[in-house]
Amino acid sequence: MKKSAKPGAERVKQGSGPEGICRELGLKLTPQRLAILEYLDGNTAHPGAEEIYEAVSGRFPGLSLATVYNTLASLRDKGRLLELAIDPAKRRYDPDTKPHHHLICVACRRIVDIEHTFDLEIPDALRMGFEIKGNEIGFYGRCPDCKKTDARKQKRDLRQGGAYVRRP
Amino acid sequence: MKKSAKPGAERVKQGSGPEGICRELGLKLTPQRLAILEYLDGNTAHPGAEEIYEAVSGRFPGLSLATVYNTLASLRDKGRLLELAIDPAKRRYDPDTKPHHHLICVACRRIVDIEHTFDLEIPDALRMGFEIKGNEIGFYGRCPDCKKTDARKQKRDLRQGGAYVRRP
DNA sequence: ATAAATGCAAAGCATTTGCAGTAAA
DNA sequence: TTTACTGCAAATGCTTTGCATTTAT
Repeated sequence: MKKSAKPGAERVKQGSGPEGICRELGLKLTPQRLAILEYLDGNTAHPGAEEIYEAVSGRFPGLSLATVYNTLASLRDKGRLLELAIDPAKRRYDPDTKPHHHLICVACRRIVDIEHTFDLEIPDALRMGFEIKGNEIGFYGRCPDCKKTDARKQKRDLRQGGAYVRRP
Repeated sequence: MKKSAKPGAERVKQGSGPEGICRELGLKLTPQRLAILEYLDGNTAHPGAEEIYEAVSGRFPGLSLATVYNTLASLRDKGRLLELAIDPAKRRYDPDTKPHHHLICVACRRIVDIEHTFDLEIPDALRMGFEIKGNEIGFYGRCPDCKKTDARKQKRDLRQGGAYVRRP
């Protein structure tokens, strides 16, 4: 296991690492929860519940899908996990809760993070009285792989300008 | 392929209006379809399938939910309707297919269009080799109504910075 | 001991699909 | 006629829930 809990040798940073996160959020340290958090830690694939379940089940047989959903809901409610609504087929999760944007491949649905801050000065006239707290940009296009592969199968593209227009 | 219907009588603007749209897309002019298109025409509420069904059923009893789904799928596949993946609970539809952005109320889920073009120069280093075709910005915050009403019930907010963090 | 978490199965919704009947072209 | 569309119901697929049992603290 990757659990080098050597006292003194490795300091548990506040809220860092599966255990730190559970303690910080007041959640019990169950092996299932820790395994899920470990899988999510640093994960940039924006996995769905099923994928998380499959992946964690490997190292942790007996895990229940319901537990995965329960855990994801807790983390999301505590603000420790972002639940993305980018994919209409299922919810995807992002452990990176810092504000950032996404590159979305319209062909294979791959989602890549963009850690960059854009200056989005929105004219007052367009705010419609809204009290804006944040923003998220989705850049739609084709990833390097799909750019080569499906050059002409564009009929299968999923999105265009931010919204689905076709389905596979 | 554009065939101008009856010249002289009533001028049907190309692709405008329920009938024009059906003809342009090569879809049969069924009363159900026309009723749905009429409801969608100019609609800025970003309704879901169920809402469309309820609304159109009023004027058109006997309409089937399946037909609504079928129609929405056709229009979406033909590029005449945008299928939004902003709301994790259900797909929402937007008849405005021109590139635009959205203001999303984290409290009541209201979605308002922003017809404005932002200059989103994305650094090459951040493109990750993607061939970007478009973008869509979601501005999250509180609409005028919710700003007054739920000032302190912030625990119920749905999103933050573009992704769900809590649920109702 | 107690409150919380797990697992399993049974719901719950939104969306899709199969098909026979129906209507548009 | 021919082909597409409609409607109903059954079927999916993702997510939630109820509840008895187990486990962390």
